[in-house]
Parts: sequence; structure tokens; C-alpha cells
Amino acid sequence: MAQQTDTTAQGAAKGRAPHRRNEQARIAVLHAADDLLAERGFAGVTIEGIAARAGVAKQTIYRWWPSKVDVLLDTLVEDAHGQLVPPDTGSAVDDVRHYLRNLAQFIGEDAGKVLLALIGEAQHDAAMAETFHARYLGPQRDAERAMLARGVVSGELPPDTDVDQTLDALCGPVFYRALVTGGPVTPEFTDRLVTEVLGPGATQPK
Amino acid sequence: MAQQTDTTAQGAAKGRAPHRRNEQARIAVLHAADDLLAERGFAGVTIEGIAARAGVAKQTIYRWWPSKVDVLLDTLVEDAHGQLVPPDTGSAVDDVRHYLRNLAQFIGEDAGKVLLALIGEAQHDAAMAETFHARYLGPQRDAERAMLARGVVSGELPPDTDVDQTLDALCGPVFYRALVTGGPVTPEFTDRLVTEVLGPGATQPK
Amino acid sequence: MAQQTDTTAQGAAKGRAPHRRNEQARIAVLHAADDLLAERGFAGVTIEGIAARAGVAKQTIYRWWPSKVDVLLDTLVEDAHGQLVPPDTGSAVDDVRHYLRNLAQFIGEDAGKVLLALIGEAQHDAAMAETFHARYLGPQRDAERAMLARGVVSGELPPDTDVDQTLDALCGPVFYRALVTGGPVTPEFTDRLVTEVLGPGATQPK
Amino acid sequence: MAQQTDTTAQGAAKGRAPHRRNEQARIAVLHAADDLLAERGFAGVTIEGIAARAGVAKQTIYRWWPSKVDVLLDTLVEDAHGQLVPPDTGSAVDDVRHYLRNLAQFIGEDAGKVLLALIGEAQHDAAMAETFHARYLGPQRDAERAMLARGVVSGELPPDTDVDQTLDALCGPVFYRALVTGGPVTPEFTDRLVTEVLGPGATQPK
DNA sequence: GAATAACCGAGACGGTACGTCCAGTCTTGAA
DNA sequence: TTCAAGACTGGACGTACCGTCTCGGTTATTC
Repeated sequence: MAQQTDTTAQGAAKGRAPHRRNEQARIAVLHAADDLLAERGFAGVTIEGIAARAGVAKQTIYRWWPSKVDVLLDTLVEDAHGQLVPPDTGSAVDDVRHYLRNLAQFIGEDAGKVLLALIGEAQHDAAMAETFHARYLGPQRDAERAMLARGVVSGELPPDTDVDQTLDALCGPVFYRALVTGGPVTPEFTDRLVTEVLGPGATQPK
Repeated sequence: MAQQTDTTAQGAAKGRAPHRRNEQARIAVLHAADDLLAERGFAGVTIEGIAARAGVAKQTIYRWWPSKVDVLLDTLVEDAHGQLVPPDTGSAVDDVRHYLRNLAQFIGEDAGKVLLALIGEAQHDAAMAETFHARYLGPQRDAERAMLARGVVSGELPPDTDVDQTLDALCGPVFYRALVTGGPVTPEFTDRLVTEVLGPGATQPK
Repeated sequence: MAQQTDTTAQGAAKGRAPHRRNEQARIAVLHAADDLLAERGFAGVTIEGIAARAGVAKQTIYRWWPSKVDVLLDTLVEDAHGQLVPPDTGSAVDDVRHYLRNLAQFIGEDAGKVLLALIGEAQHDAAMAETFHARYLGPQRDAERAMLARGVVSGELPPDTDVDQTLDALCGPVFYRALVTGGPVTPEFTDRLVTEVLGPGATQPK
Repeated sequence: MAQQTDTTAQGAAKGRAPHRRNEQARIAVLHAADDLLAERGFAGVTIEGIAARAGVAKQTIYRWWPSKVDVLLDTLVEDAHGQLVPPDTGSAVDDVRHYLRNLAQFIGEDAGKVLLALIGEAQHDAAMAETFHARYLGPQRDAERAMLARGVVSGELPPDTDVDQTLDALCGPVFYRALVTGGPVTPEFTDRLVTEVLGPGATQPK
């Protein structure tokens, strides 16, 4: 993924700069897109608007990103990389509990708005949905699956656990609240979810 | 909602239609919008496109609908009215099981695509989200709540059931698959969900 | 000219109302058109605007006038009938002098703005120009010709006077100022015109 | 006037064209406007029509011209520059005679229709009238004044000549015929005008 | 230490759709 | 039959962005 590889200076590190890209411009674009989304909503994010706010030429954006959603996808990937990695503490149930709390909080923040907006856009654009899965949803899901799989291996979860069904039962309600009902996603809500889905043995909070 | 009230001939019945709206045009618009969404996706639905396909002037659309999402909302409300009413058979668990199967099937059809598209759009436009709740999500949720409440009253469900949490646990995974993971929503999936959420006493399928 | 015949109540006077036209509506329309022209200029005169201001339905206007310029033409004809009739005092030169002064003043008033606007519109619309000539310019010109002809008959003007050329030499500069240069059309200007065109024998002002 | 300045290659010569305008598009627009006026009249000239005929985007027109009349004004200025410059042969009376003949002919041609249409539009739109004066009528009048002034200086015309009154007496009738009476403007008509206004000493034709 | 090649800002360009205004036609119900 | 009211098709308005395309200017290697 060209627009993702040279995080900071890594590009210059080894294999000769592929073609000196202006890092400053890249960051300005990501920030501008992020800000516009927070301030004016998804519809307020336009290539022209990003360019104007970032002090960058439209062409510079088109050179590196196929569309505005790819810009947002980049910001999401960078943010999620720092905040949405499933933990690995040894206790799978604890991991799940913390991950869901974390997810709920993330969704409530600006960065999470990007995620929701991209899910929204994926409903409108099948091609976009595909790259969204390839770049974010797929890898994230894999990490989540691994988290549960560790619990199965350790015996903390039953050996016949259907990992996908369980993940949907855990994450589904969280996103449902965020995307559809608009209700608050509190730690109480996610903790209870964990208890109900993973069984009463998982009751004791950390 | 003005554009919804005079279903069939009620308007002419007694109430003296204060200003005769062209029913033919209304239906042509709804159909055109529906067709365009199915054929070309949400982005392919434009006021100009609807007008052209429906053989109607743009102004006629703007006269009765504030925006294209309101047109789609009208088609959704009409469709859902026929297909998504929670049943009331006496057995709440059976009702839920059937409702979820129904919901899963609806989401897979053209009419359901409208629902998903509107949920998507709601992520981009807060004002739209509000009317979406007022016109569809709110009433639908109320009907769902009533379905569960009947089970509590009848003793089929425990008296301390948290209706909202339970509904989210039931519907959340269904929408999560449809909106996010893209996985199939099969009857097996929803039946299992019912069993897990409402307890093993609800296991026996109808 | 249907829209002209029943000035005030004359329609009811003799031959039984041809088909009871609402005189009130007719007058309201003419006034509304006049006012709109004065307030917002020719472009601000629209059928919808006239209808709204006159408290009249659009259809009522279309029933009696083919277009908005016909409405203005009606107001012009009524106004000019009262103010722009060439005088007949016995002295043709005096008549011309007074007529030109009168014309200059008329052009400066609201009613005259209608005349200028219609001349303007005639440049844009050949069909309109034709009815304009038939209804106003032609008759007015005939009256002007008669005024000069009286001078020729009385011997006040030379027998070989080219009436049309002379009229153009008299009226032309007045309209040129009003339509093109935008300069003021003063009595001094028109008096001098008369002197130069009709000869020094016409010098003495009244 | 920005849209007029870089005639030919002067822009590239030294001044460093700050932003390359597409000359081809500019000319296509002027031609399209001209053609539409001749074919369908002023009302038939629309921005959309110009754009379609010129093979140009509407935005390109709006970028360089505030309105359709400014487009026509540009074509007029270019045409008049070539055909309506008052001559300077040494004999002011001859100059006037030729200029009026020229003017009469110009008005009869397509290019002259633009002039008449703009005078017409000026009656409807005060702001437009102002730019019309600034861009065309004013400069043209100045050139005409200079023509007469040369005659005064040379002694060909009396020293007490009122230049403005004389110009109105000369041009007024010409425009009056074109704009109002619709009569033909022949060389005989203009020659006679010159004789009458500038005196019998100016009689002998060239 | 030039030459050169990709970058970058700026923004003009052909387009599509927007939401608005008004034209001119029509239909309805009251007077 | 006229009238007020106003819905209807239709066309143009002027605006916002889209994605493509030059322009000159600026770096930063590469010869």
C-alpha cells in the first residue's frame, strides 16, 4: 500500500527513496481530512476542502490517494494501530473485556467517528467496501480471532467455541448501538455482554 | 408525515383533500428511487436521476421530499410496514425467532438494501439520522420492545430482563454481519443467537 | 383589443357583459405590474410576482394577457392616453415644443420607465415588437405625424417638409439620451432641438 | 478588463502570464454567443446554450464572465474596435458623414444586433447599464466627441458648437429608427441629417 | 556542478448534480 | 364562466466538486 509504507523516515532508511515524497504534505492532508470530518461531517470532507485546508494542491492528493475515503482510511489505520490492538495478558476473558471497553471508548472519540463514517460509506460503495476490508476490517478481525483462539487453546474457553459467532455476539451489539440505536456504549454494557456471551465464569471484573 | 398520510383513498373519503397530490407521480418517484438504488447503489441515486426515470419534474420531488434520503425513507417505511412487523403468536420466544429470521431475510433483499443504505447515510448526516429515528428506527424499536415485553408479562422471559440490552444482543450481531463483516446471515445464525441470548429453554425450534 | 375594451364599468353599461370579467382583478394586475417595474426593474416583473402582489391567480393573468409585456403595454397605453397626446393649439411649432417637453418629462417619470422598458424588450423579441407597434408606437406616430401635417397645411412649415425625417430628428435625440447616453432631457435641450430642426422662425418660446 | 487584456501573445511576451487562460475556449464562447443571438434572439442566448454550442463547461464561462451580457459586450467591443472607429481624414464634416453611414450599416449587420440588444438590456438592468457605459458607450462617445472637436479646432465647425447636443442630434435619429420606429437607416437619411445639423456648407457629398 | 526527473502549488478545464426560480398548462372547488 | 389556489412538466439559473490536465518552480539525486 503505497500511501502507507513509508511511515515517517523508513522510506529513506533502506532501499533508496522510491521517490522523495513530501512527508509534510502527507501529514497535513491526513490532519485536514480528520479535522473536516470532525467539524463538518463526512459530506463536508471534499478533496477540494482537504487541499485548501492542508495548503496542498489537489493533484498532490490524487497522486497518493485514489479517493477521499482512502485518506480517511489512512488516518483510521494509523489511529487504530495505536488504540485498537487486542491485548494479550494471558487471560482471554480479561483481554476480551478490556478490548470491548477500549472499542467502546474509541468509537466515542473523533478517531472512532472515522471508523463509523467509513462503515457508513461502505454501504454506498461496494468497491470501497472491498479495500476497507482489505486494509482494516480484515486484519482487525484476524487479530480479534487470535485473541479468542488463545482462550480456546488455554482452555479458558470451551473447545467447541465458534469464534466467528462469538465475535459477532460480542462486537455486534457494540456497533449496533453506535451505528443504529444511538444509545451510549458504556463499560457496564460491554462487561455484561462479555458475561452473557462468554459465560458466568467470566463474571468477575478485573 | 405529509407524503405518507393519504394511504389509498382515505384522503378522498371524507377529509376533503386540501390540495390534490398526484398519487401517480408519488409512486413513480418511490419506484424510481428504489430501482436506482438496487441498480446503481446509493451514490447512483440522484434527484435528477429519479426525476428522469420517473418521468417527473425535479420540482415535483422537491415539493414533497426535502432530499433523496426522504424518498428512500418513504419506500423503506412502506416496505417495512408489510414485512417487518414483529409477530404476536402468544409465544414470545417463537416470535423473536421468527422476527430475526425475517429480519435477516429482509436485509438480504432489495428492500433491505435501502435500510442498510440509510443506516450508512445516517453516519454522514446527523440531521438525517434524526428523522430516520423519528420515522423508522424509533417506531420499529418500540414494536420490538413490545414483543419482548409480552414475553416478560407471560412469564416466558425472566422478570428482570433488560429489554434494551436483550434487543441489542439479538439484533446487533445481525446488523453487524450485514453492515460490517459482510458475512451471511443465515437462519442457523439467528436461531443460535436466540438460544444463546434467551437461554436454553428457548432451544426447541418451531 | 379585449384586454382594453371594458375600461371601468363600461362593459356592464350597454351590451350585457360579454362574460363578467372581474374589473377589480384587472386593475390590481396593472397596478402590481407597474409597481414591480418601478421597484425591481423589468427583470423583477414576473407573472408569479404580479399574481402574488395582486392577490390574483396566475391563470387569471394568462386568461386575459398573453404575456407580461402585454400587461405593461396596457398600463402604458392607459398612461400615455392621458399624458402623451400631441396638442393642437393652432400653432404647430408651439405644439411640437410642448409635445417634446411633455415627452421628456414623461420619460423621466415612472410611467415613462414602462415605455423605455418596452422599447428595450422589443430589441429582444420580434413578435413583441410587432404588437408593441400595433398597440402603441404606430398610433402614437400617427398622432405625431398629424401634428406636423397641420403645420404644413397652415403654412407654418415648408410644403416640402419630410414629416418622417423631421419627426426622427425631433424625437430621436430625446430617446437617444434616455435610452443610450443617459443624459438629462431638459426643456432647454428639447427647445433647442425644435429651433434647430424647424428653423429659426420657430425660435420664440411661448 | 481581464478577459480582454492578453490580446495575442503579449501575455507570454514578457509579463509572465500569471494564469494561462484557454484562448480557444474564449473564442468559442464569443462565437457561440454571437451565433445564438443572430439565430434565436437575445432570449435564446443562455449560458447553458453558449456552453453547449461552444463545447465548453458552464463553469468556464462563469469563471471569466459575470453574465451573458458581459459575453456579448466582449463580442461587441471586439467588433466595434474594427468597424466603428470615427475616421480622421482632415475634414470633420466628411468624417461625420462617413461615420454615420458606417454606423447605420453596422447597426444593420449581425454585429450591430448585439449593440441594439445590449441597449435593450440596459433598460432592464441598471448595473448592466453601468458596465455597458464603462466598457463601450463611454469610450465610443469620447471618440465621437474628439471627431467633432477636431472640426471646431480646424474652424470647419463654429466655435460655439455644443458638441454633446450636436452628437445627440446626429446619432439620436439613427438609433431612434433602429430601436423604435424600425424604419430603414439609409445613407440618404444620414447624409441629410449631416446637412441639416452641421449646416448647408456641409452639403456637398464626398 | 550541471542536468534531470519527480515532486509540488496553483488553478483552468469538461463535466454532473445540486437546489431554486419561473414559465405556461392543468385541475379542483367556490361564487 | 370566472376566480383563487396551487400541482404539474420543463428549462435555465448560478454553485460546488469531481477528476484530469497543464503550468512554472523547487529539490535531490545522478551523471
